[in-house]
Amino acid sequence: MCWSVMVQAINLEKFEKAAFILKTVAHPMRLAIVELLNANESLSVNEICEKLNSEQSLVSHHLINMKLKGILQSSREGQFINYSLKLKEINNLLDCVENCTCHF
Amino acid sequence: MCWSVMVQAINLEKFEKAAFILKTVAHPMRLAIVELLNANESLSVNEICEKLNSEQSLVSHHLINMKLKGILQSSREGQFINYSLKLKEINNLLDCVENCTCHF
DNA sequence: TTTTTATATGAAAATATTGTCATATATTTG
DNA sequence: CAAATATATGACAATATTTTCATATAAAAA
Repeated sequence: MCWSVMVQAINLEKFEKAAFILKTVAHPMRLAIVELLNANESLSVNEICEKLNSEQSLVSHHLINMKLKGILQSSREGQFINYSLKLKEINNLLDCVENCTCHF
Repeated sequence: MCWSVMVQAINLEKFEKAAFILKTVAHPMRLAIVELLNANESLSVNEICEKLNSEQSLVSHHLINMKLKGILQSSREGQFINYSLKLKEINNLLDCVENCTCHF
């Protein structure tokens, strides 16, 4: 390959982390959960289910997903497990998207 | 149903638009394209392919996808088709994510 | 007008995400 | 301890996204 004329290629790896976070959050129910936990400091799984009017199992899957990916954290309080935002910066992101959506 | 004690359910529809945009952008190659078009005003498909070191067909699919969803726009200039950012606000979004990723 | 270059398209395969269901585990209560 | 409540888990089906490949179209050049 002739390196002298090769265009400096952009490294996609650089964008993998960002895409990873965006993907984790790019889902209506997960966005709603983030907003709930932004407004509420911490909520139990059932409280979230009720507020979202959704099945326990599905909500649980989403919560655990976001926890694994570092966006949420949880702590047991007796019978209950309370989830809260770990990556608070995620909120700025939501504000940004809302700025975008208004153009549609 | 007893409305008096019902928890006010959050409407997931509210989050569908935001999720839609986030999903469109939540992919390493598409993020890279957005960054390229932020730095370059407009680029032809081949220029993008070279900079990303990726196949024409794949890049084209992604470009068209983002165009359909209102994030990019394109215009023909003879043989070439130049793509540019339509939804400029998408950049704020990238900045936000970068803020988030540094915690990982 | 044939060839070359640039881009798009569409089908199909590969892969990943989402939702559902049945069930497991842990805690509290009776 | 048995029953009830809260949550997690795992397999599977349903669905969506991503990639590849072959080919089509359009413009420019020979």
